[in-house]
Amino acid sequence: MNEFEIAISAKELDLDHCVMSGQVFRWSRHGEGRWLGIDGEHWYAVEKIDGGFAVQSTGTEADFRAHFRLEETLVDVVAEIDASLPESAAVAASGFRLMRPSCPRETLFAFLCSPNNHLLRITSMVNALAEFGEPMSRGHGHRFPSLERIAGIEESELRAKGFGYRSPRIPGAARAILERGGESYLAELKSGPYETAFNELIKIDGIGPKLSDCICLFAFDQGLAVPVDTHMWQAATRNFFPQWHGTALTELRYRAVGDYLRSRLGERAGWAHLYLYRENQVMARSRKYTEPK
DNA sequence: TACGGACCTTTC
DNA sequence: AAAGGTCCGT
Repeated sequence: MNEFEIAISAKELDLDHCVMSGQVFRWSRHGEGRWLGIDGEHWYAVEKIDGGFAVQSTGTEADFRAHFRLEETLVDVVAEIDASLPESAAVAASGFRLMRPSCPRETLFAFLCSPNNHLLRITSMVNALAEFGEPMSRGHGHRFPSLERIAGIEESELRAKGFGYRSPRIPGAARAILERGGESYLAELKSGPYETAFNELIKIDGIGPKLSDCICLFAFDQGLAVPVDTHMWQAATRNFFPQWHGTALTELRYRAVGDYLRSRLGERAGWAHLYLYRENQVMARSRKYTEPK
């Protein structure tokens, strides 16, 4: 086990904000200023201290820094996106991070729990799935189960655990990935081009464009991926595509939003997703305040 | 192609 | 009712 301290201000790293933002689902807060998180092979026990965080972990400081992408911040990126957007300064300084989970399999199956669902239930479902894996040291949760293990889970067992109509998709996706080469297939997608990974993932039953882009962005670290969810769509139509305000998000429009941000930002397009997602939260809050029904 | 509806269940 | 969608019908 390693112990290290990260010297960083709250404006640069807001842990609550990061770990409850729906990018990763295996972190939880234990009282004021204490968190426990699992990512891939490692767990992290984190405590807020003066001027930063104290961390105990099976991983290294480099692992922690990579997970929270501490090498760049929203402040670096926001000017490129559009410094004139509403709330851009507040969003940039909010300590929000583009997370970088280390295990593609874990991320893929976490997002398979996410469609038409809310954060609290997604988290509880991901944790329930993780319980099929091997326990980690010190009783800190479980390593995410292998593809073989997931493939062997009965649909009825997941139904009983409350996974609903997502139940068949989970062992189904594991079998589909195993047929294509398993972990090495995922590793190939990660090291290959964005378009290939996107097009491969949407072949899997239960993975559409949005999940495919989430997996490309977070699990494969593909900055070209722009997941367009309901919040992103609201922000995009408000800021960039006013003619589509209030219309349904069709496949063509999904493509247009991503292409627009990719053409402006290249590999930073994925950051724009995070920024706009956050911007819509901030705007939604102020709309509630200024326009009560 | 684009639109509507169903889908499991929980949480607000 | 709505939730960080996807799939399957027209």
